[in-house]
Amino acid sequence: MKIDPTKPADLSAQIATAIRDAIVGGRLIVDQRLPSEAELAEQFEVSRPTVREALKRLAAQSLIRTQRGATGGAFVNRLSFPDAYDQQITTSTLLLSMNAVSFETACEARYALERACAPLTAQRRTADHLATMRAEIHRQTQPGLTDEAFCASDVAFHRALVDGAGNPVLSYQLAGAVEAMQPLMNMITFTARDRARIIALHQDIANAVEAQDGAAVTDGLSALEAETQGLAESVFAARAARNIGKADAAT
Amino acid sequence: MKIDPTKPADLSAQIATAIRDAIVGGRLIVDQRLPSEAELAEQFEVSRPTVREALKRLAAQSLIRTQRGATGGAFVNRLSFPDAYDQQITTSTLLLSMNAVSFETACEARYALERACAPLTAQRRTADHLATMRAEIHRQTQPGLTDEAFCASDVAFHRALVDGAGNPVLSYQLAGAVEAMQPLMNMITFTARDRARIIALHQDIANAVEAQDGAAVTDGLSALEAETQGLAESVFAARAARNIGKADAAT
DNA sequence: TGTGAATTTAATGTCAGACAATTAAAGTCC
DNA sequence: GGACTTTAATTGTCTGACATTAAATTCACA
Repeated sequence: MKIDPTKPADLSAQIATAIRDAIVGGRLIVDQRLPSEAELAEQFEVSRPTVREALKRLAAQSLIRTQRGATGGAFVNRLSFPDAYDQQITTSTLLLSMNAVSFETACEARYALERACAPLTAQRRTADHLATMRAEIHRQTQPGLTDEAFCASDVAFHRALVDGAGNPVLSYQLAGAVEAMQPLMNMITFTARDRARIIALHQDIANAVEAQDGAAVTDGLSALEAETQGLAESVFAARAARNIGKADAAT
Repeated sequence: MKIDPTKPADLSAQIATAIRDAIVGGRLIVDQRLPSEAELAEQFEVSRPTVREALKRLAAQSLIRTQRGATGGAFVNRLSFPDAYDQQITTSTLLLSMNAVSFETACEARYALERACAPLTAQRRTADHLATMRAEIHRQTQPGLTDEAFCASDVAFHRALVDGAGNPVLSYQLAGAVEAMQPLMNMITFTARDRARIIALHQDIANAVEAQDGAAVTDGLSALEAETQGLAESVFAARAARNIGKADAAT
């Protein structure tokens, strides 16, 4: 593993890349201990702070973990599914919030992906998944629930649906799509009538999952998507009208 | 923004978290400049190297970028789609390679997600996407193509299919699922007959996309999934048999 | 007055050396 | 043999300095 001290990028970035490549390429395997910071500094011919910056970069991506003490050091970390979920969710959330992605586009992507799970969920869902879905529906009927809590329950319902497919890779991929929608959903105010319609659709979906009818689950999701898109459209239209009114009043 | 110097985690991790929360929570907006390292060190009451480690953690996640020079400093970075793609792909690849995810599970997830794009792609694909798909099919027919190049072309074909849906969020979500499969696919040796069957299925799919027949695209993907799963099964069975033979010879 | 080169300045990048904190293992005493 | 102490290795943090970069400013000169 060598680096080029003359060329463009920071030394710490080069070192981080070199070690990352070694991990991705399998030359460093899970739980293997890296050389100590002092040894790495010697190998790469840089100072220890520079090595440390490189290691922190890798730690931020959960590629390594560090332990203090006599037998401590940096170890190649097994990227766990929960870690990957978290990264996926932060990245997706930031991507949507920083790039002016329209509600419509995000919503379309989310429901398209969820429909991908429908047949598998219908086939494999356990009693547990079904119970979670029913419980969340019940929570959504509670009066006095804030919009935010309603959205959170909505996310939990959909995650149960996705997890029902019994494919961890699928669950991981969808974590971002489902959770990243929550900030966007939180911008919407749900009237009691809106909630009733959504809950009814959730019930349809839960029934279809219970009956293991994949096509019905897909249809239910499509209906829910249409409902959500319509709701968002009217909310944003009303908001735009109000802003125009304000602008007029200001002149 | 404050940190607790007595509590468990590293100071640099705490500082990174504090700044990350400020970004995710919208208190720091895109392109805004953070205080200089010296100022941050003073604010958090730590030394500059500690602040630097925190900033490197954030830089590793593309949350900030740094510039040198008089007007330099750390700036909140707009997370671009390409950056998000890259992170997504690395995370997915590592997740699969480090967690003994079966070929079957990964493959199932990938094709389920791709089928989610099928209706949208059929509806919206441009001539460009179609041309890319045809070109990759043609490349796959070239004799003397290595297995790796064949897989790479396969990935390019599928990415064109996904991008054809015209939804950047969907493309981003699927980047991981499609690309992360490549190392797994590379473990397979494709005979000429295998390739011929796959190319024929690719052609079916391209035709269905051209005809804008979403159902046919879905069916084509399902057929391709079955073909791939069958192929993998036989390859792995043969490999297992060979290993048993070796083990017997060793005793 | 305008323009281009030289200087200044403010910031990050890097280094060296030191000390503190932590932890496991080796050693020691009863 | 077990509990306690010591030791050694390693990461975490600090201080202070210098190098490098790039924009802003100054200033000479046409």
